[in-house]
Amino acid sequence: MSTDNEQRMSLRERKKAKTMEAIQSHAMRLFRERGYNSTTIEQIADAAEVSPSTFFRYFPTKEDVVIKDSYDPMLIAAFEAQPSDLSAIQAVRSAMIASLTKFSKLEFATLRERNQLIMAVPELRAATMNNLTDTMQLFAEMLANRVGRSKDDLAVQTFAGALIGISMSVMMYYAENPESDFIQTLDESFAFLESGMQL
Amino acid sequence: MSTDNEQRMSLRERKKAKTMEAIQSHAMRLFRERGYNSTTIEQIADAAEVSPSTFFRYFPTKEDVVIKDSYDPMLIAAFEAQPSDLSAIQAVRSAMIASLTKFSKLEFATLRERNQLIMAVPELRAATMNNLTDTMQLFAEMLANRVGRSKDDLAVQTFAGALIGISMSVMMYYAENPESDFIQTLDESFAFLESGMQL
Amino acid sequence: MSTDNEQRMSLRERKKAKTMEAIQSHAMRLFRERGYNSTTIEQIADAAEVSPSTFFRYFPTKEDVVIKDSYDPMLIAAFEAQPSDLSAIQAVRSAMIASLTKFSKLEFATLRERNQLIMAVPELRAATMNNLTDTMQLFAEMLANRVGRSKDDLAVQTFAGALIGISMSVMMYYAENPESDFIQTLDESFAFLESGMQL
Amino acid sequence: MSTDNEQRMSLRERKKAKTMEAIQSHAMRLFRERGYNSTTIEQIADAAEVSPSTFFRYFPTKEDVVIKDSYDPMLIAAFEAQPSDLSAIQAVRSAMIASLTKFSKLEFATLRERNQLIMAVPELRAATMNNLTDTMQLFAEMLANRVGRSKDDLAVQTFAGALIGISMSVMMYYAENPESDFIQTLDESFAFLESGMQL
DNA sequence: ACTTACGGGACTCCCCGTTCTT
DNA sequence: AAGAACGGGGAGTCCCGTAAGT
Repeated sequence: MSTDNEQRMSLRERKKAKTMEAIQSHAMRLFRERGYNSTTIEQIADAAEVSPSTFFRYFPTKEDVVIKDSYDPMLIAAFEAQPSDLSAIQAVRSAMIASLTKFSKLEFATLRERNQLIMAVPELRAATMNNLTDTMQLFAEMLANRVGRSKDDLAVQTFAGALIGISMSVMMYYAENPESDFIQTLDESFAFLESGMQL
Repeated sequence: MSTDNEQRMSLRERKKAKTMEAIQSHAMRLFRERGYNSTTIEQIADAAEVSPSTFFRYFPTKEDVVIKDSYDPMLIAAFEAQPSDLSAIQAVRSAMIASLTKFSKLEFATLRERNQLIMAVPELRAATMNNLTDTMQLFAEMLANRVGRSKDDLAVQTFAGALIGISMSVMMYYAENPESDFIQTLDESFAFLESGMQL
Repeated sequence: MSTDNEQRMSLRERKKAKTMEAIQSHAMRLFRERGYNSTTIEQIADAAEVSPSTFFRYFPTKEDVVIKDSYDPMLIAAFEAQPSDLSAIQAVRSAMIASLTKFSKLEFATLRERNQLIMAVPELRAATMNNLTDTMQLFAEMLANRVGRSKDDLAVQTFAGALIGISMSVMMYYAENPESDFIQTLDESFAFLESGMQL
Repeated sequence: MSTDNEQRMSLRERKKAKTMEAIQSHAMRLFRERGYNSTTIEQIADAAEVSPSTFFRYFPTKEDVVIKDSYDPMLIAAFEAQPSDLSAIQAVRSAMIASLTKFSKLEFATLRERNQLIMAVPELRAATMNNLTDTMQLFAEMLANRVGRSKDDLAVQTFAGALIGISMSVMMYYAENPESDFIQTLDESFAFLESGMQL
């Protein structure tokens, strides 16, 4: 997900992106070094050489420094690119794998660290879980579009809920087994759902 | 120090329960009247005629006034009472219905209002979603016991995740459609899962 | 630099006046709808379709949107037009009535609403009361001129103080009794002062 | 106004009084040394060896450190002690003089300094003027009681307004003429009111 | 044991000065 | 050159945990 579109940005925008990036990386470093709750916004701001107010202009809450991601839009694009002869589950499964495969090794390492931090800190976990409710609505819309039903249809909602629930479980599994292969685990989980979930 | 007799204990406990109940009901009233974020702990404490510190003795955080529930233990009991010839999904489904059916009309009304408040207030929703991760582990353990696998088994985890995800979706559905029948909706959702989730 | 022609100037000025008017009316609407303190400058700026900085160019502070008025110059003119055989009190009284009578029904309605808002919001009331100290100095100067004394003369200052105090009380009275006739109330108050204030 | 009732105060209360006094005196010193607006709450808190939160627990706003006074209750007491054969104006005048006479030289010096600071700093002046509207209502009540009218009676309100206005003018006069005798100035002003304010 | 005081961190908003853009 | 965006920083509110007093 390297952003090579840094050319056509006005000076201002480049500066902004740089500031955001500085805040985020310093924050993650400090969290790693001394823990999430023990790191204050003031310390992050100091490290990134901005004022606390500026921190809040970029991230409404402390949690957002960790949580904010741009995964959803990627996923949507991948899902909509799936051939229409796939079943709903197959399409989701394939879209997820496809969008995850795009990450570089380094990006994956960052992602793993972030995932562990999130699962370890209650506030972050809560915020992430909450985010997932939005993602769930997104899934519902995508699915509804694909199968030609309303997004408020109970079956569609249930389906979306199951997908999210499974994603949660995989994230937790990955946090506990950092050596495991995230993509493969995810793939297996969806295969299990597809096969009828017989325990 | 002294173990005293049981009557005195129960007197005390009854008093405690009453205080807790007072705090909770005043809090809910205030939340309804002026919103969750605009209600301060001090206001709740005042209304319930206790000191703020007492509030914190009963509820570690403001969120807990709303979130705290005792549903999990009931669910476990119901699940373990299910006949062993049912499939995993069937057992969960049947246990949920059974434990929900025990609620009175009035309890259901309270539950509905709580559910709506939770879904409307980001902080509460986040806290609830987070709680669900614990419930998820609980599910995993129950299921693992029943089918004789480890609770860290990916399939078990995936299964638990799906259950939780579906519960989330049903809670959201109920918040948006308060006139719907919660139990029936839940039942339908699980039936859908059981039937292989073909959209 | 260039003095240009007058039309262009007036075009600009008309635009400015329009912007100012837009900010002010949107602000008042928002204050009414959601309260003074809960309305942020950003919201006002958004509603009036200008940037926050533009807001500040027109009104140095948030309070000024409400406070700013152009009553003082009118009052001075009216006072100086009073025949010289009137006593000081009579001249003030007559000048106030005369300048107020110029307002239209609609202007009066606006004025009433503004007055109520000011009295209801501590910050606004404070700012207004503070403004009155300037008006007080103005009164003192006008009076000093008329009676041929220094404006720092204690009697002159005391006189001006009493006038301002009475104005304050009438404003408060009007806020509490919005159905009353402002001009008449003011007139009565001054009549009371003139007659020696015997309670 | 020496508070010799420091005996029957629990340890806690004495501590509180001491903290409050410390904050206030350090604040006034800093204001004197570097100006009101250039002194931050953090600096005051540091100097008084408390946390900023503690500052706000004692004084809701920065202004209050300067503004807060206990003059009103004294005045009421003095007013109610006035013989009933005095006219309203006479009673007020006499009560004011009486309560001011109780101040020691040193207390007067402090008062003078405070008065100058207030008049010099717009925010403080505004806050004080605003406070006066409350005092005005208090006056109205006292007067209403004494003459057996309603406190919402226009004449009563007007009277109270005039008194407040005159107080304002005397405060301003005193700020500009610090060498003048405050009590005597006040007395003269009221005498002028009593005599019909003929300029 | 129960309350009150305190500390300190998150967060919001205001307002201003400077920098960048058009 | 005018106007918008951006950043700094202080005031103020609330939460919630700890310590001190009763």
